Amino acid sequence: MGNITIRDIAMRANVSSTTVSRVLNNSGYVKDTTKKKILNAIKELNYVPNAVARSLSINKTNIIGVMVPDLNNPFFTEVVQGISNVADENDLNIILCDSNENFLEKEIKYLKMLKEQRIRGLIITPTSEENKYNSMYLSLLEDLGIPIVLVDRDVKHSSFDGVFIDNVKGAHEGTEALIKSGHKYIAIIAGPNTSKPGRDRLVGYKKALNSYDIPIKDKYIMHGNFKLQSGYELTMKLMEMEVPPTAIFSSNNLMTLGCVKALRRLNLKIPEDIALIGFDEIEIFNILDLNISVISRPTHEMGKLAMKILLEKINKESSDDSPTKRLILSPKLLLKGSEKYNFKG
Amino acid sequence: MGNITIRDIAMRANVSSTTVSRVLNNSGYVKDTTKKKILNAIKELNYVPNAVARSLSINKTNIIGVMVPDLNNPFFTEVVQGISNVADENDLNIILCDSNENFLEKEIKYLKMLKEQRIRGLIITPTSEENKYNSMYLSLLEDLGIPIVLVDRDVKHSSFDGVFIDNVKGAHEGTEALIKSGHKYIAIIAGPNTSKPGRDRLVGYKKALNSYDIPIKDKYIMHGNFKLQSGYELTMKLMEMEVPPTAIFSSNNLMTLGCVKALRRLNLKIPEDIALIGFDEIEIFNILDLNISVISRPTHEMGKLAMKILLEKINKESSDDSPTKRLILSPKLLLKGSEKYNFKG
DNA sequence: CTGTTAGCGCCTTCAC
DNA sequence: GTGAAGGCGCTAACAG
Repeated sequence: MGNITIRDIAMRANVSSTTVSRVLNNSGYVKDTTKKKILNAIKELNYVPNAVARSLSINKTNIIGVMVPDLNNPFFTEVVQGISNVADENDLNIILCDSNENFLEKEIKYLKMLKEQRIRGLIITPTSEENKYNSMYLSLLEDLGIPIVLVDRDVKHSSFDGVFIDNVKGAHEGTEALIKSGHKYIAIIAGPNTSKPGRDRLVGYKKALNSYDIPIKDKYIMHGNFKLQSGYELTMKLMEMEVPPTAIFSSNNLMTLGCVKALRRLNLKIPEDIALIGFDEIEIFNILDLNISVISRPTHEMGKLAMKILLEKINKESSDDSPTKRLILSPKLLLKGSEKYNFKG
Repeated sequence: MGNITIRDIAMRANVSSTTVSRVLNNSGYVKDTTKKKILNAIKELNYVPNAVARSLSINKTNIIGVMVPDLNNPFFTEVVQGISNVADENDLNIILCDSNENFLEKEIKYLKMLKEQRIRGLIITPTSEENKYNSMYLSLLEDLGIPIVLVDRDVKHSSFDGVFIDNVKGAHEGTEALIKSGHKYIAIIAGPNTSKPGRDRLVGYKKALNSYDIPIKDKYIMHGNFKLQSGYELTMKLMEMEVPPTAIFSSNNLMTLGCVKALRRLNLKIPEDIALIGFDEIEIFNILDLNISVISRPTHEMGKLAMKILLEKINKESSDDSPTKRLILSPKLLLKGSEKYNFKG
């Protein structure tokens, strides 16, 4: 396996392994000529340092853990890429885990493996909140004894660093855009009540209506589960109402897809027959010229920022001397026309 | 960091660390009562083994490398998930690298890092073939000195194990479906000539036409670069011809998307105005009820198989006593109606 | 500037 | 059944 070692090249260069180590790590003084001899030997023997041995020796690895709940969701792959870019620049390797939104069967197991691997830090989007496990979750994470940065989702009662999105603001702006376009009958396909981002987006929706003195109709508030099918079904229900909305605000990308699917089946054109704004971008909309306005999040940037925060923590010797850093980024409203008011119903 | 060690629990249980190691690894005989004592101590002290130390000691890690060229492509995330499922069951961790189709700047660097980490094995989809680097590529991979399994793409002049797709067959079947639907004017949006899968798919297309005595028209063979834009542009060109095709075979998912985009812009309906079959599935087509027939690949299965092959190699002590395993899977034709002949032009 | 010594945490002979 | 001793490859004092 890792046959050739630091000692081999030490012998080859007629020095001690300490000296070799020094040039490897650029630490301490080494005469230029001996340095060259060593570098030569390294090349000739095609030596590759053993990170495992190094990690054991200095008692820290250069591996971080990244746990996401769904690699099929482009949002997370983009976050991962952002993380990866910054990690690369800092010689950190990534063990990537897909918890598949499964706390009990996947996430716990992965956290244990990561602990065994003695990862240096962890960036994690926790599985959706399940209150009954909250305290177990907290102690699992704390027991890792390493810097942790949350992405997109918080852990209740925790004080981990994190990079989040201002969901209230995003939903507010999206809803406001519909209002400004002239809509008054605005429905929302909300997330489940158990989801903080879901609740926040609903809050933003209500705030917007309030500030424009538009009455909030409970009938227009539909709770889905962030999946495609629920977006589809709820849209169907909305459009079957006696007074259907003239505009829909959808709380995430998959439900927006479901919504679009339903509207297509109903033969309703966007925005001529019904206006629509969704939370989170979907690339395919642009490709197919569907022109759906969306609240977009800086996914790549979120990953980069998370990794940068983690780096700071990692580099502080005493993990306590840097204050908790919780970034709350603003999403961006991208208007493409689907919010227009042309209602001819 | 990993403060508590095997010795701590040894002292706690009044045994030697050797004995603790034995129960940890289920090796050798240990009296039941002492075993219980040890297990107790482990729980009480909340001991977590140090994989780094273990790896150094036994001279092998339980980490494998997985290198893909584009995490944004669902094909690869699905492959990764297949790999991950099997890896999980075998207590193997994954360091995931996205080479971003960039050999010189990314892939080389990652391979070096992976070697330093002393990974146990590697599953890799090499960056697209660039002949000038072929020999460098080969020696880079061989120098890793570990089992390697290729996925989807081959490395010229290599004899690594791998899981591939029968591209000729897939393209043949797809084209045949168009022929059987009654089409005679069938164009292909092919891949670049530098891509083996691209060339193979073209071969399959030609073979199909030949076997039905349909003349091959060079005009109907358009070479793209597997990206969306080229699918778009080439479709535009095809439909502007004096005698435009009545059917198109597209050689990959992104170009199919571009093709669909172009047809929409041209206001051409599928299949009423033009038939279409594409290589590789695109989930969105189903969601939006676009009903595009496709050649689909067992992505998840490919990942699982690759990991299983790697496992075999890893578990053989002498890496030479298992023959090279190269699987070539058959893609599947999924007909949804877009291949029908209704041409009214 | 360079070498010696010891140790990171675990596993593996080899004895008892 | 169990323990003592040594080593995996590297780094970190401590001497010189």
